[in-house]
Amino acid sequence: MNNKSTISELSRSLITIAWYFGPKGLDGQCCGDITMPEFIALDTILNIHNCSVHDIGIALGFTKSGATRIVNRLVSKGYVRKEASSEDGRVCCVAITKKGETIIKDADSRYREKFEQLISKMPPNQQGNVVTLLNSIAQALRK
Amino acid sequence: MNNKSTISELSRSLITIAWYFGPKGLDGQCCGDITMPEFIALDTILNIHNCSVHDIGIALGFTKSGATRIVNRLVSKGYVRKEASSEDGRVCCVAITKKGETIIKDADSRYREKFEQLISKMPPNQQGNVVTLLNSIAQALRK
DNA sequence: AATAATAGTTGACTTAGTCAACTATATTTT
DNA sequence: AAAATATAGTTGACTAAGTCAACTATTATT
Repeated sequence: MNNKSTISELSRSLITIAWYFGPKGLDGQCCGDITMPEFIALDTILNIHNCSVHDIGIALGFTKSGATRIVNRLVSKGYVRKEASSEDGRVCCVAITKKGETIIKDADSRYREKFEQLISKMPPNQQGNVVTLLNSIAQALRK
Repeated sequence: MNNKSTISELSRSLITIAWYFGPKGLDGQCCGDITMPEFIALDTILNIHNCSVHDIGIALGFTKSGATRIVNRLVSKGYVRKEASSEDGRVCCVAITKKGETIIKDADSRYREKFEQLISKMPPNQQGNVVTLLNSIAQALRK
């Protein structure tokens, strides 16, 4: 560490965490053959009833064409299917398939495993709060 | 929240945080005109004495050609310059410019500002530990 | 001196997003 | 009820940013 650095430890920590658990993290093996945005899309589908393509775009901060494309990728991988909404003819509902549920369970356990490894490297007196705190950070971010 | 979900709250929190502070986060405005990997590259340069293109590749988990390209982008934006190493003729040292130092200071303060906003949305009794804990998570990740 | 290893670059390619123009349906206004 | 507007989604053309493989140049090993 040299002191020419102009970045605060806080920013550096945030970036380290974001990078590690983010798209390029987990040795590129975060989620089997799905990318991180695809993972988030699947999560969105699980959490929104009759999730539309539009909803996915919002969750990811993508344009609507970007949303269309990510959904189409998930369809071609067999993780979701599209169905016309019965309530609104414009809307395309996206539903997860069995295969999609499997892959997401898989990704989840990989995340948890990586997290265990992380925890084990932290000072024992700090290990207790980590999960609670991460959850409450995430909750604050969603507000 | 519906209970069809198969993703644990922990994984979801990690993803939320990674996505928010990651490449697409901070409203796409995380770092002025630099991307997140570019930010990490700059940070790497600040922290490694006589930083090579190779070092940057390692820090980012990119191939060497990817490293070349990210450095070239930073050069063309005026944030770094390349200089031949005096010790090893194969090595290309990457040094930050004044303009590079400015942009990184800028990005840093944007991160801190966003973090302040985050903190203010968290329950007061949890606010105290956050910074310490994030730092120690990042530290564990770097091990 | 020959061989192997390392650092970096480049061309061809792929992936994953954007924008703008488009279709189809639903909602609002007059 | 008709016209105008808004919303949902798709598509073609494009761009950004990475990979791989082949290459050059230098250094280290045998």
